[in-house]
Amino acid sequence: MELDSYLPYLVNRLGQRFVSEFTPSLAEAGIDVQMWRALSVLHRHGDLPASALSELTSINLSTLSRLIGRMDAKGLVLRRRDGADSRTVNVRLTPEGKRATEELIPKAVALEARATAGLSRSEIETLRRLLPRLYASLAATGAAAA
Amino acid sequence: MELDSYLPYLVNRLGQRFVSEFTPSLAEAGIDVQMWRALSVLHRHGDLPASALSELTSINLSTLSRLIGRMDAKGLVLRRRDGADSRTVNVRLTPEGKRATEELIPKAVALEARATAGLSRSEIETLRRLLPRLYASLAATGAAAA
DNA sequence: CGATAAAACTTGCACTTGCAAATAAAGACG
DNA sequence: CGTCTTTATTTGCAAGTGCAAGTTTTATCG
Repeated sequence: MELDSYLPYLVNRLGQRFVSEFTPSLAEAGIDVQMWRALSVLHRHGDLPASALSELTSINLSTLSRLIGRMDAKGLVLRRRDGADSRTVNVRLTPEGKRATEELIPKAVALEARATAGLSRSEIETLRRLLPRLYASLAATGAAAA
Repeated sequence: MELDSYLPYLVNRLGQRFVSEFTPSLAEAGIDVQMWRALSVLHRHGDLPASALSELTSINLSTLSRLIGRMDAKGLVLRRRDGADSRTVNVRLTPEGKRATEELIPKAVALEARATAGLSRSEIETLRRLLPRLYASLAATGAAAA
């Protein structure tokens, strides 16, 4: 195995770098990476049950449960039991949470731009297209794909 | 920002997936993901100072310091002060650590194969080529690039 | 040389994390 | 309807994590 061309290594290393580069911007807004993940997914998808949010963010459900508690305490999200099925907890962005998210989006875009500065338009598109295919391939064949 | 085509999101999501898919194999060997990261880098690069290992694994140095302690206790690595500069701690794979790593490599390779099952040879090569360029681009322009 | 700064870890502390067990609210079934 | 399961989330607990501060060794400089 050539580590330097091993995709899981390359992917995780890059992901970690994205995180550490973005952390200062997040810190200014007083939020951490996990909160940002939840916020951006909620901003994209609207209200979501905790389980769906867990799925979309890849944050462990028990971890997420406590994260939602912290975000709720900070006024970023609202957590309430679903009317029809009260086992389900619905999570919704507060106006404050929406504002915080939208304030960060330009910085997030800038980060991506910085990372892709040396690539052509088509190379970038290739990445956008291929990465989800890897993800889907794992999800489809995974042990976790109960 | 379209989250579904936002590269930091796609990359981190995939990375997380790689981790969760590989965790069971690691568990069999009694090691965790962070240990695996350290082991695979040491296997590739040979003995390394803690700081270099931190850099190559993207594991925070203080976290790594304690991780090395745990790995040492498990007999996977040897930690000893450098002869020439005794501030430096050199980390080396023990035979046992090497064995454990090599036992896991086929499973790591299989994981990558599973992820790339639907891609052509050239698409895979494209990924191997592009991901390091993003990483380098961030490293070059980064705030962390002191 | 001796004081001062820099480098390379290590550790105290407060907080986060994930697993497994516990709760709580639907469903399924005889 | 009352039990037995399943689903959705929460919590106890035992680790793991990162920041800031501390320790030990090397460099730098006058």
